Amino acid sequence: MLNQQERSRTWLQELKHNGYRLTSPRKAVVEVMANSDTVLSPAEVYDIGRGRYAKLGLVTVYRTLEKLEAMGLVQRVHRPDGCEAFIAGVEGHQHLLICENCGRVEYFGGDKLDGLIDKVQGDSGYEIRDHWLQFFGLCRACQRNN
Amino acid sequence: MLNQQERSRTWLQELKHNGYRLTSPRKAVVEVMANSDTVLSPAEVYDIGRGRYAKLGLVTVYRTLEKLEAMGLVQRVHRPDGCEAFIAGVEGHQHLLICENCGRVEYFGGDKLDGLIDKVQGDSGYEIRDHWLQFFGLCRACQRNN
DNA sequence: TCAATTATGAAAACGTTTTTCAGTAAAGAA
DNA sequence: TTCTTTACTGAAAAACGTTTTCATAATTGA
Ligand SMILES: [Mn+2]
Ligand SMILES: [Mn+2]
Ligand SMILES: [Zn+2]
Ligand SMILES: [Zn+2]
Repeated sequence: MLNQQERSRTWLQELKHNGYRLTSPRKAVVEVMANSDTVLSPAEVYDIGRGRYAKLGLVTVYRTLEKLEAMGLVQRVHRPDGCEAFIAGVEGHQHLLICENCGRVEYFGGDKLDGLIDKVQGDSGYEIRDHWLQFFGLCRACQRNN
Repeated sequence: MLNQQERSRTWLQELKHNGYRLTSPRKAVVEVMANSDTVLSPAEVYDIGRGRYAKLGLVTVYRTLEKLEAMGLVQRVHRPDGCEAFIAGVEGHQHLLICENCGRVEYFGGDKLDGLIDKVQGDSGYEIRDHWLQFFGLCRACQRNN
């Protein structure tokens, strides 16, 4: 796993690679997302990002998140109360473990769903093409403070 | 599993039980939701519901869905493109299999996640309290038509 | 340095959901 | 059945998050 500063640099290179210009507002959004291990809404990215670039506009936050999502660098996180939060993504197929209290996210793999998928496919007649698996709970810090 | 007419009747009784009045707009919303096996947005419930009760208002659709959700009779369905769709719920812990094309939903159980949950819990230090498992694909009808 | 072009943020527009409110209707009592 | 209470309704307005528009500013490569 890259550390956070490396991640920022990589993302900026990646943006450049895709023909996008490297601007101050974009750098601010990239740094916020690349340095966060909790899910953030566009409004939260905006609030934090203005600490790095005071003139940042909310519109640019939306536009930059959209690009980062399209490039697979951030992903949208779905939670019971809504689906408007973003987190730095990881390569390949992974699953999320999300703290219900603070939004801190970890990734895990190792699901063994093939057998279940085959069974459900057979029972239902559906052709299963994708799956979501997410765990919710309390991170270590939030276990202590709640 | 109850059939759909029975489900409507049960839901209306349940509403009455909880101290709510049985009104024509509520009956319309209940019938729409109880008779549908596909996810429906509030606007879709409204459109279909007006076929049963022409004066139905969209506001009442929202208000009734809210009550049905609180009573556990319908549940919100999360999909990659949004989380504003509702489906009739089932008792107990179940998982959804959703047609990406038409929104038809089936339920399945039988996940064996305990081992994985223990492992992820140990690795991460999180206390895992809940999980989501959803499958996406194409229902039988949509396999033929796509 | 310059010109071409992309990117920006303020403001307006948008679609969805929630609130407000005056009128309506359900339900229980008489 | 009629009456009375009170919950419920839908239209309109407000609020909300997101997207579009557009004139200006900044990045980039020449
Ligand atoms: Mn998986
Ligand atoms: Mn389960
Ligand atoms: Zn936490
Ligand atoms: Zn289908």
